[in-house]
Amino acid sequence: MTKAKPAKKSASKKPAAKNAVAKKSAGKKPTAKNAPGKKKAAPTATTIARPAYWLFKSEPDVFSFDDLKKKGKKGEEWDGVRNYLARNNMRAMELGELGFFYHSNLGLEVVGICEVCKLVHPDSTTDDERWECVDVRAVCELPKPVKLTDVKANPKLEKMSLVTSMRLSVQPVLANEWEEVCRMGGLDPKKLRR
DNA sequence: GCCAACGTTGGC
DNA sequence: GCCAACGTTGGC
Repeated sequence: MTKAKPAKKSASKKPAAKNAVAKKSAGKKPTAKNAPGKKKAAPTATTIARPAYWLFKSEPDVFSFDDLKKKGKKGEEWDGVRNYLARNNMRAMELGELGFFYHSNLGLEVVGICEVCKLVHPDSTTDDERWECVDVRAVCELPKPVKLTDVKANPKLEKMSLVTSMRLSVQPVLANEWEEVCRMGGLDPKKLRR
């Protein structure tokens, strides 16, 4: 199942030889708060507040939240991502972290909550070593889907990646944004944490 | 179907 | 290493 369209094309296009690029982008993650005197520097994910929240985009006619629900506990590989930022976000994910499931193109709304159920691993849809992905499984639907227009209309969400980086297919979500979107969707975020 | 935003590529 | 050309995403 390929969640992201760009997938196949870019994959076949590139000779596998350039994981140098991947390594580089991976290594440059620790930009922000890695002040000199700081104690432990985690190998990859660095200084993200935990738990972190995420947002996964999918075109519902390709792979919808219902499709994910049908995969059950085992979930599904979030393959097909061919963008370094999106991949780096997946590298930063930890087991059990939650994410929104957003329907792009057709729904234009956040429809559900999913959970990281397998840490980052090679994307099975390509042998290009640069591309990795996590597995996710459905947690629950939002009682009331949250439309993109509602997100954009909410001043509390003006910094949300969904608004500012529309084209990023796997995005980080801040805790306050997470709570706000849950609230808008009719979900009590406190009831989600297991 | 259009087009703005933006990531990637490739020439220099 | 810069930057213009190109290709793709994704809302409208």
